[in-house]
Amino acid sequence: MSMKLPTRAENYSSWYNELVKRAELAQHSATKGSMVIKPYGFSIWESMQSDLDRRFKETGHVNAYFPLLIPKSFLSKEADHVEGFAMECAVVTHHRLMPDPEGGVMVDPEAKLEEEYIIRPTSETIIWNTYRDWIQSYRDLPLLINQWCNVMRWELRTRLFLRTSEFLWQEGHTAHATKAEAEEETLKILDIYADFAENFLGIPVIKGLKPEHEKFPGAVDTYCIEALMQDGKALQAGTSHFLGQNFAKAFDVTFLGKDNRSEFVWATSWGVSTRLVGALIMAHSDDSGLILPPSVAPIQVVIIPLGNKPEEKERVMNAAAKLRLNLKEKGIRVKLDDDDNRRPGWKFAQYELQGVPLRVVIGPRDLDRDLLEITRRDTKEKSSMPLNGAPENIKSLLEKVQESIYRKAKDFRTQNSHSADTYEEFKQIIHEKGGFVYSHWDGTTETAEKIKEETKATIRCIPLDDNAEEGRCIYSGKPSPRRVVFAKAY
RNA sequence: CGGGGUGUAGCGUAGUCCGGUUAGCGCGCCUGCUUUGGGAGCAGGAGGCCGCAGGUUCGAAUCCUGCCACCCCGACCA
Repeated sequence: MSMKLPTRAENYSSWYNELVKRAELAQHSATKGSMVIKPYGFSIWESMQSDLDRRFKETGHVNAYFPLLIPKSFLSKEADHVEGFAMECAVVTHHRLMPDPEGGVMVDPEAKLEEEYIIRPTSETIIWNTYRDWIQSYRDLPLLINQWCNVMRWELRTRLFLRTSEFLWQEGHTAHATKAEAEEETLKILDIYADFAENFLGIPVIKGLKPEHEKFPGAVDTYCIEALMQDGKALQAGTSHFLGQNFAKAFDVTFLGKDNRSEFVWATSWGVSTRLVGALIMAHSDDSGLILPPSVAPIQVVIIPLGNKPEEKERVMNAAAKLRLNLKEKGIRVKLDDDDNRRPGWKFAQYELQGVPLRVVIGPRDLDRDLLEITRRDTKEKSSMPLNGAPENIKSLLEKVQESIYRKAKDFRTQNSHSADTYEEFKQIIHEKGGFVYSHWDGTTETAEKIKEETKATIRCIPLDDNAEEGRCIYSGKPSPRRVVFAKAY
């Protein structure tokens, strides 16, 4: 077996693909453009799910579930929404198969549906069609609902985790009595996403507003968090939309206010997907595999016992089992790998590939001196630690690792963020260095599209918490109120 | 949908130009022994409609025709 991954520098994209495969995260599936998420990859997603779910619930949201299939007519009710999604919808046209005279099965032509269903690319339409019945009075508001589910978008070109035709996500859909309240919700969720990305995933993000031409179809405002990958390309890691009254009007969702007047409901929707697993891989990993921040790592500490002679083995196993128990009591996710079929070297390499933050080795040699050997995945730094007090020390080392993975990603982003004041300079940075480029833009879609055509760079967002500084558009020379963030993107 | 490429064992591939022994190799898998502090060594073994269909030929992985699938680069996108 060729043990080495291709390096990031050689070929970023095959490095990424190999990593997904070797770390046992996912593989291509028999269904075009979809993927099989393997148990290890799924456990990373579950870890994200549970932290996000907690955050949603702490802010008053509840979970519900809406159908996979959406009557075709629902999609045509919001004009922008149709235009945005029509091209990538899978359509259900029949409800039955029959034996094929030539062998196998065929679609039964008799079973053609009167109205086709589409497989949800997102659930705004079916949810707002339902909300019409749920909302009568201001007392029914706000309605704060989230759904964990799969969606399907028939993409032309797919990549594992980053863009598969079927993907898992959460989509929140809220209804409010006032515009201000809905806008506040939109930003509240954006903050949750940003905090989650930075503190849980260790990925620094820029919070911002999408320009007009990059908005979600049907939204009034689309906010996003943008992350930078190690190859200098940007990745949209989450979105939160203020939908105004667009969907309420399309689905006729009104409520009676205290003043006994009927008004359309104000809405938001927001989501993050399994794409975050891809972001996690591309933000932190190195040439020997995944690097997972302890908070998200399904296994935070792996213990590998050494020693093959029977009398040594028992001694080592006792110490290892005791440590495992002590770590578990401290709430640490720990795995003791005592599999005799795999040799230690193989295990070391495999857990490195899978990004387990800390590896503890217990062998007769160290045990004689009441020591264990501990190795950090992020720095590969190896050290000896007294067995006595190890659980406390390991716990604080995990915190250190979490912090240092984030800091490293943040330093990388700082080093790969530039300002450009002329178009020449802009093109040069985009072409030669990549990364985020802060430049002035005249606010028009035409200019953004010209720049995209000529350089492949798009406006990732208009940052929220940046200092506004006036200037002139690098392309048109027209006045600009602030710099925006450009980058090549996934 | 445009441009390029590839289909040979679970995975990765040689062979295809120029048709000719029983289709070769690495990894993985199975059995046994020795090993075990950084992806073990030796010995033995299992596993192939050479993408599919047709054609040319004494003979096809190899040549011809048609089809299918997948990958990469664009356009579209969480």
